Amino acid sequence: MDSTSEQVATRPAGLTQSQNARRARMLEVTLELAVEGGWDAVQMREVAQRADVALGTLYRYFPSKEYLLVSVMIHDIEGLADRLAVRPPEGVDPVERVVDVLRRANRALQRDPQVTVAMIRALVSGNQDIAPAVKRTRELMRRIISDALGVDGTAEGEAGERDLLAIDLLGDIWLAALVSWISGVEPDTSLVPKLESATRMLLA
Amino acid sequence: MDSTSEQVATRPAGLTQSQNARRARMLEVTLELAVEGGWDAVQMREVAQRADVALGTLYRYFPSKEYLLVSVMIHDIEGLADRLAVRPPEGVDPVERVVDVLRRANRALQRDPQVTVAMIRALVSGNQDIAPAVKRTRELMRRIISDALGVDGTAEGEAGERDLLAIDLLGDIWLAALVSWISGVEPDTSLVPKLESATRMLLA
DNA sequence: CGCAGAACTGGAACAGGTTCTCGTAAGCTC
DNA sequence: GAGCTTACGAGAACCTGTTCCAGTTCTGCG
Repeated sequence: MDSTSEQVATRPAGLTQSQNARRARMLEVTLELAVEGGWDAVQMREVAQRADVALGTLYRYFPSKEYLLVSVMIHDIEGLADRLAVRPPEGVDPVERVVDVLRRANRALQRDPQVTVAMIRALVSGNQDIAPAVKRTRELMRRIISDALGVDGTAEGEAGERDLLAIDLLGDIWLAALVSWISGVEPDTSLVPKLESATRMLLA
Repeated sequence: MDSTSEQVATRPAGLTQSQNARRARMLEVTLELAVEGGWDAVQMREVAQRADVALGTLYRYFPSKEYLLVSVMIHDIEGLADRLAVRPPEGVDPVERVVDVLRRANRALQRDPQVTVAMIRALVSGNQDIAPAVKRTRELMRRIISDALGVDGTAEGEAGERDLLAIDLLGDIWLAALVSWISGVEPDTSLVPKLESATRMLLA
């Protein structure tokens, strides 16, 4: 076996594989801890210990607790987006499809409230160094909505412009509703209904 | 009695009065520190020291750093609401008035970016024990908008219902835009334009 | 007065995120 | 293989929000 060619073929990363494994382990453990006890239970020392890495290594991969949690969130939402792509939202009416997809997304988010709270908290922490990750998250939220609406490449002109704004605003409302929820200002039950009426109003 | 005026400026005034003074001092110093260096500069020990109170006392009045900053925010927004009430927004068109008021509110918020960032950060921190304060803030934001719209006691029926939802959503969008801003996802310049188009879309 | 209890002070102590140091192992280049 | 560079491990150290404690002052009341 010419192992050299394999390594070169893949990448100059003889350890990239073990690094990927390390990274995956850290994310996995983070989720695990978040499931067990939410934001407070995700403690950097504990994450490092359970993932079998040194604290310094954890910080090399994820420069802050917020970054770590947002990374988990991105991984999560990507999975969600994939599932939604596989089984596209039901309904002939675009508005109904959006409502449906938001309902499903929120059901997924609320399956494990503590985890979602921790992730949202990290997302809106205002931590500057996670700006790219935050941007990515917002994009994913937008894409989930726009896919459901069905605003693909079809030239739309003026109407497309308006739809884009509506999608953007829906993403904002979604985020604000999540923030209200994690702040204890509104119960989780008010989230979906609000998003539904918002969708109808914006896309009418 | 002359009492040769002690160097201690604090006078043995009445109870509630001295407590009010203490509280005001703490809030004042908090704002001062936030102006100087934003979130990071607002350090509990420093606040206590500058306000001439013990750390424990600071915590008796404000059970957390977030609570402290949100308290400053409420004080701030109340002032803003008062100023807006004195000089009502211009324009005959309700939509124009809302746009105008949002513009002015944001100008006030962005006069001292560091302070606003610190306050918003506290607002969306997800800290459970500030839920009432957060609720208050959201209410104030809503009221600012609805006052500008002019949806007072006049019976409106169906239309009123719709307006209330629109106001609520505008508040959400406002908050989400602020969050995007403090996260470094969007520049401060995109805030007002977005709110303007959102207003027009929701109140059209 | 005189006292019980609440409020305040000064400061130590605790907790968890973040940084730093140092020694070691693993690659990469020559 | 020898040396240089980078990654990693182990753990101490640091910083700041938060709690706790012993002692003191203030306030209202009998």
